[in-house]
Amino acid sequence: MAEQTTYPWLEDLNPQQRAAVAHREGPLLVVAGAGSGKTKTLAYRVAYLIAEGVDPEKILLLTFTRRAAQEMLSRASAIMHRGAPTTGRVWGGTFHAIANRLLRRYSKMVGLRRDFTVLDQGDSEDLINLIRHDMGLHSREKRFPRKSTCLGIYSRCVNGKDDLPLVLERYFPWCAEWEAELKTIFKQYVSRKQKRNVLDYDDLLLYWAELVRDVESAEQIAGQFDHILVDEYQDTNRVQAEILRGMYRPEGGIMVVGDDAQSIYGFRAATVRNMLDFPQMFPGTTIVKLEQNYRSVSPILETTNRVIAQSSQRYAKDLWSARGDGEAPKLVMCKDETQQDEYVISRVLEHYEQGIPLHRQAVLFRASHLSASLELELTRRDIPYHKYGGLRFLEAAHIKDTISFLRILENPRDEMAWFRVLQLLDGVGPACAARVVDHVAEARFDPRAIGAFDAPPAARDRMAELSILVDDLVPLGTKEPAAQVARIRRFYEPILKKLYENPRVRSRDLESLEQIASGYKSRRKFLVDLQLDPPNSTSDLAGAPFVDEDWLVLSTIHSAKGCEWDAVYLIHAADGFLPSDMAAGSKEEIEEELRVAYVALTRARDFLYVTWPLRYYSKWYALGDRHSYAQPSRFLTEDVRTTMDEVVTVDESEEELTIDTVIRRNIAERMRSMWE
DNA sequence: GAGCTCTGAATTTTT
DNA sequence: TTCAGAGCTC
Repeated sequence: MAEQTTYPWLEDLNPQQRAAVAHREGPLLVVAGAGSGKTKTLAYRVAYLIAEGVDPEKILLLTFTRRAAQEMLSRASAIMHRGAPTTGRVWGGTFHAIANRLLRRYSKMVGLRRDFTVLDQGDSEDLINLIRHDMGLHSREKRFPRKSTCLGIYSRCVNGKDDLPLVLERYFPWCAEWEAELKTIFKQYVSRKQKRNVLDYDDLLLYWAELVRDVESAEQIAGQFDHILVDEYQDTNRVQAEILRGMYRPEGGIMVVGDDAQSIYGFRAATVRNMLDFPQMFPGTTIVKLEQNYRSVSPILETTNRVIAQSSQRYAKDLWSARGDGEAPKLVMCKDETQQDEYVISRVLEHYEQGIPLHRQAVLFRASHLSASLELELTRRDIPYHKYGGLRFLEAAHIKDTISFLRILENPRDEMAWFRVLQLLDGVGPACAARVVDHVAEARFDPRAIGAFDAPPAARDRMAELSILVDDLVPLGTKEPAAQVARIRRFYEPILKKLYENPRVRSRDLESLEQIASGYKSRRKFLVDLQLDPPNSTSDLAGAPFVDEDWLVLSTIHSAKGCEWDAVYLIHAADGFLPSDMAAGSKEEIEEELRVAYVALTRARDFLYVTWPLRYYSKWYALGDRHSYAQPSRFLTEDVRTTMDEVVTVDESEEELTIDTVIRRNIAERMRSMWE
């Protein structure tokens, strides 16, 4: 190979980063600790490859979110200055989004039609439910697993490449008795999707894997890329690893970056094994470790190092801070949730006064609903915030309804979309909807055929209106999705008013949807983006007119992955919430929860607050017993706490309290309260 | 067959 | 509190 060229901007990197960026021969595994400049390294790698003459179109950058890909590419542009526009041609995105692009292009090779539509999780569950219903499995003496559980089992099997019996035994033992029925359901689920020209999330990966399994087609597809770069490799699953193996050609390059200590997507069948097995899967692998932390001040790093040290798995990393002194993290015991809100908001405003804008501060929590009371309080005080994670815009019923109209037009074979739309009509239930779908199928899937459907009297008027709508929409073609949404809204608004309690809010959402659609020229692109890269903040939309305004970030820990803020507040750091009771079953689950906690804490640059309310309301079980007493998260061990400032927020009359004395006193109170 | 009402169960993280 | 499903009525 030619003499290694050097570029002035390589000087921005430390020696390990530089080794990764300018790596020449063979596969590369980068083990990157939290805050060690992982994004920077990937961005520089892209810049380096392009500077070395690699065609940007031959670079494939796989990231966890679209935002991450965009950020890396724009950084790469900035590094190269005049080369800026070229990074736009790099193939960047999530595994799922890239799968979608490749499958549209090579659909014939795997027996797909180009106009397939994508089922989101809710649609997939509904389809499973339909099949389950058809099989008469919904009402028996013994309860059959719920639709979401069924899909979970299915997904686990295909993503982890495991047999059904094994998956049942290991992850769903209480469903083991239904093995035969589940197998039948899954078989039908697969063939029904094929017949209806729809793919679920898992299919996007599976078909991609198939595409590169066959040597001939693999040549063609893999040949499209000279370099593959993968971010967050610790959160990929077996199918994704297989895709990479199929895409890899020894004459090209492959680089994956990950941190085994931050693997938190086990529930999606992601496995750290992918990182450990990488050198076996790709012989000749070079391993580079990034251990210098540029993010957190050393007291914070001291705390987070001790948290992750509890892991029984060996993380061969030794993170050290490049930033030096700062404030020790605070561990704050609050009397109750209200006081926790109070404390967090006061600190946020304090830091704001001192010059940290709101969007450089984030409140993190394990589960989406844990921010509910804080959100109320923020709203009451007129403090703007954006919330990431949890229920998405797209999952709201009225949005799904509207999208379903578009999906019918895009892919008239899309049974789930038809069902959804038809059942909105007065007088149309599941049976009638099924007949309409059959009728359309007989008309070779021309959606306009519903005009000739012989509807029952109760449904006749509404069906006629739907027919007019479809006749209006079909001529609009596949362009200008905004015009289509506008027309659909005219039809749907009255239904919305009748169906939902709060039509005004929902109606405004539809306005936002139309707004988003206006940014697209193609209906297909609009639909795909909504499903594969959905707007992930609830106020990405609502807040649109106030773009330059400052806002506080609220986020689930999972959605906070890869981000950093000057001040971080981890709330509800109590046992039962972190680790979540839902995930405290096995040792592996607890380990993953520990990593979740680690991810949360390592998001902080300068200030870290960990808060937990002592008293919390156990809302909807335990009649009579309105509140319970919490213990701090088990991950905040004595060893960890010695590195933190302990703060107790109590009434002023109570002095000199430590967490321990308060806990002891509360044990006594709990004992008494048993008899109250 | 559609649609309403009642009951009972469960409640995380996301592409 | 919310959601799914069973059962009842038109």
